[in-house]
Amino acid sequence: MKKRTITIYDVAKKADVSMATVSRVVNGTGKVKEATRQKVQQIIKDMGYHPNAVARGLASQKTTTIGIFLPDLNNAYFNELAQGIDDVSKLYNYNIILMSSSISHQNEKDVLRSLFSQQVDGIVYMSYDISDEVCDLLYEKGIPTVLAGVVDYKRQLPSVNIDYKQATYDIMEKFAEYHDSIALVVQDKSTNVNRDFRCKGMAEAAKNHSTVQFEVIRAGYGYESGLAVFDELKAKDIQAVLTTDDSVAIGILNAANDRSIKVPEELEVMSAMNTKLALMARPELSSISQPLYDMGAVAMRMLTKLMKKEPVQNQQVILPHEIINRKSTK
Amino acid sequence: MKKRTITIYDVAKKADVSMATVSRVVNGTGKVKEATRQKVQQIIKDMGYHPNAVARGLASQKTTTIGIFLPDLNNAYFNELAQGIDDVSKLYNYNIILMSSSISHQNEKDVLRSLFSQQVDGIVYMSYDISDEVCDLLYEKGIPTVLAGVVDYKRQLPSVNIDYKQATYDIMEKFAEYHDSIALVVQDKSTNVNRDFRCKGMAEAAKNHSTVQFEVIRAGYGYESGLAVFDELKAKDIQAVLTTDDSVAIGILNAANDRSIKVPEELEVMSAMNTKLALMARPELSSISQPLYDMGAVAMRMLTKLMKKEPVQNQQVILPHEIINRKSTK
DNA sequence: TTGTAAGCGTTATCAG
DNA sequence: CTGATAACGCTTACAA
Repeated sequence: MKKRTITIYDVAKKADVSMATVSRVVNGTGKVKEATRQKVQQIIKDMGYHPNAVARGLASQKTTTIGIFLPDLNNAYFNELAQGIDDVSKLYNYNIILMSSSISHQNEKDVLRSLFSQQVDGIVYMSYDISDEVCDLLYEKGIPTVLAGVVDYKRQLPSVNIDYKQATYDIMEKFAEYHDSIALVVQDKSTNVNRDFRCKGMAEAAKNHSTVQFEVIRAGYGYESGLAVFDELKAKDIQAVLTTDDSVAIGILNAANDRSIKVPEELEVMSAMNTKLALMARPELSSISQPLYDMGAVAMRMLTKLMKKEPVQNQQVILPHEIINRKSTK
Repeated sequence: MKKRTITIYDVAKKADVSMATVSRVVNGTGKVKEATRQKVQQIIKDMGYHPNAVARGLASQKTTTIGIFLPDLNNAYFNELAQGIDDVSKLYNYNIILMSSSISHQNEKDVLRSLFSQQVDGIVYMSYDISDEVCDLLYEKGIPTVLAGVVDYKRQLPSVNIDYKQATYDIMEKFAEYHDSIALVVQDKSTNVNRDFRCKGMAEAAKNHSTVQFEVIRAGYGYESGLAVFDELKAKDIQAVLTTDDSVAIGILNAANDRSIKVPEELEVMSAMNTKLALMARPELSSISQPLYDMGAVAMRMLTKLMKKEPVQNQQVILPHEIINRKSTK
């Protein structure tokens, strides 16, 4: 079978018009007489013509493709964000090129460059954190970019977040009312901007409660890390703990359960993501609710504006968060 | 800032060679004198030249991009598959275009066509099921395609799976030893090939145990559906249940727990996905272990061969499954 | 309203 | 080993 691809030229010839006209009806740009439009459309259907997005991208210098960058494909937090991005991108007919840095932690910059060479029209960048280098690269390149769930100190790049510092502060204040030994479990990576905000929130609360002991405990990512960090929690006699990651919290929950330590009576546990895992946990996990889906959706919507060079008033969007009290806190 | 893009032509001019030569050193194709190679490479670095993948795609008729099709971005099952695909695709330097059909359930075909027009070199198709129409479209188009976690009756498309029928049969046999009322919870969609295999597995087991009652119960997707289906289970006095989806199983687990029904003493629960959720559940969820990551990885590896037109001996790969007995079964 | 033709940035086929 | 030059399939001024 000689599946020679059907080009715009084939359609033009058959319809006895020029390529330009076919292009016009396909894209709905410019004036075309209704009769010709109909004829061309019919022929397009008959021949089963589908425009070649690659050629189009080259000619128009637009790919209607956005790159989405995330560290991990198999992670409830990023998945919910991605879902929001995906749904909105569909609305605007953008395609998505996925770039995960999972294997290549060291070379995020290379991953980004590969995104550039794919000529994406825009980028949504998600991560646990963002390095200044990456920020600079993104910024210099001049491709519209929105950060989702990360902020950069320099505040140069548009971003969508919640107020991590305030959220942490609120929880810590609440914990401090009833306990005198409180922990914040953070992920252990060299530079983590959100983590810094969280620590600041805690520090601020600490100022108000000189008799209370506040601990920052570093853990890895994921469920296993939660399991692992539990002993440290007990050794330090922690009575209430706030984690970033839901999986980590569930690890703590389960470790407690396995050792017959009552949650929330003996240990209060709260997380800061509120992915759908929180509901599946037993006891149900209390959580700072980050509106992840919305954050993704808002980020993508902002990106579309940026790509169309529409003015965007507020480029540092802070979405409201909530404290969801379920069964893992009193 | 006039960020005019640097082309191969710019490099050629500066290096005082032809575009062809630059192209050769960039792609490592053909012979180039070591001296010129070095010079060109230096200039490439100096100018910060990066090849334009779109132009390259048009010229070479290859995009080194594969499309991955999945119904839902925020789903542990597909995410683990996708992770396997992603990691292997990195190894082979393929980029990934993601197409989820989440919003547009009705028009999977349109989604696929949009993948075609992106000129992807290959496709990995994942889904709860696959319709004959989609199969045909994929087949006719002639783009190398591998199904992951789905099989099509016609057996025309390469695929990677486990033996769903056998797995179900094994569980059912085991359940039938101790119980006289057993359920298989399946997802309710009009055509679901894997479901059919599962039902067949059950039917086969049923033949061996005339005194045992086997029920097929239809539920929706996700955690909530598990919660919801619990009452039906109790109404029918089910003593052991096998679900497809982990989330559904966890819903059942939690519903049982919330009503003080002991698992596994009063109800045995097993799922058929073994995503990482299984470990987080309490009691830990017993499960048929589908090697999801491996399935994704194998599918992607097979796809690379198909794309290179290398012969692939077995195009219907069945990976081994295991029964993982945790705390939700006796 | 429609057609012509010049790109878009590469690759690839020939000659040299 | 290297250089012209014709594709690749489409968009987009510019003409008509």
